[in-house]
Amino acid sequence: MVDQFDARNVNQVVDPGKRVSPEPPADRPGFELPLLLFAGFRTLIDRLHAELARQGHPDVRPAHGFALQAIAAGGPGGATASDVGRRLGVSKQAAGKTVDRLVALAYAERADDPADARRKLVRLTPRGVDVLTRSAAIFDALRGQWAATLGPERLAGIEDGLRTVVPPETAFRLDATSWLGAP
Amino acid sequence: MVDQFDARNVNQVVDPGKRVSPEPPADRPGFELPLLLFAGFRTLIDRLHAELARQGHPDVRPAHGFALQAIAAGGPGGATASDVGRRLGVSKQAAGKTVDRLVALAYAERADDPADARRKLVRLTPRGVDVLTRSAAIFDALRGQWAATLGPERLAGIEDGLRTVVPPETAFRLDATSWLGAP
DNA sequence: ATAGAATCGACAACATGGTTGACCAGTTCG
DNA sequence: CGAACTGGTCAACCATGTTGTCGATTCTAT
Repeated sequence: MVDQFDARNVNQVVDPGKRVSPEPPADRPGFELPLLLFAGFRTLIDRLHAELARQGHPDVRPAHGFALQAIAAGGPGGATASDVGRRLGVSKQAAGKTVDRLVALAYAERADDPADARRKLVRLTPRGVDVLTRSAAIFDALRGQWAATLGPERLAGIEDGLRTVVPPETAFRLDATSWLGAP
Repeated sequence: MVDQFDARNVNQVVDPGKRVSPEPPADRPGFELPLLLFAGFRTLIDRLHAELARQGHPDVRPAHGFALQAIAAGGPGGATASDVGRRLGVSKQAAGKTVDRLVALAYAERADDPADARRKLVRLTPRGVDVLTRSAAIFDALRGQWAATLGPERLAGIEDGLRTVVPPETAFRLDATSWLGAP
């Protein structure tokens, strides 16, 4: 994540003499941008989960959603805990604990892999599929609300802008929890 | 956070018959929007902390940054742990622990309040001020990079768009960590 | 003035979700 | 076949949150 940062630009802006931005930072302080992005993200996620709770899924948490996606990404055969861990960018042990939790909540189930006795395949239960299906519908509805407020073009402009400025691998990495944590 | 969600829109979009969005959701799946917002946020935060580490602050974490802001928001006299907790939207106990951490890292210090023997004022150390100053400069530089890539107008459009779609109180709430956690 | 209510900080117990390290059981490969 | 890798699990630990309790202090209202 460090690789794309150009330290020269930092010095250029810290030193008011030579500035990279065509617009003075004082005009729009840079610290607002991450706050707005996070507020937007959190607004969507909070509303998603409020609505999921209303639709019969009061116990699913944002972290679970990411994990469910990672399990579903393993295909119909299921995924192993190690797979999930790799997909989420966490250790296999942490992934195992999260899967335990999802199994306890009846969103996933474990089965032995007939082809490899080491592996335990994790699959979504119908309830797990249901929460993902509902999530997709709710996200579509929320996006529809934003489109109604902003206009479809402005919203598409936000999405396109973010797509161009975010490293593509980063865009769909599912590790939402770990980045705040330890070194 | 639930209050602003209009459940009718959800049903309208779930039911393909009556749709609120002028654009079919299938065109732009709604689930990408939160992912893009989060990816943008994380990109900025990751680069900020990579650069802070390079500039002599390798131990500060995103959560600490929010707490430092909350302390600084208390004004020059300092803030109490309970203040910080309220500002961050967490319990006073949790805020106290975070303050402990910042004190251990030499970013903050505690002092008795001469006017109220119950209170312990938390103030930033010069090191704490330094990390906030550098953070502001780095955020300005990062915003400058985005402005250079997108063009200033498109970036301003993203910011303005998010501002209109995000509930204003939500925009600058500093509680970044708790929303993922427990019920 | 004083009794009762509210607030602050601290301690304890616990949940969650992350980390390492170690280890065993299987599988794969030279 | 044996070495090396891989998957899952156990154990210890850390960071952050949560409740609940409590003593000390301050505020408030009679």
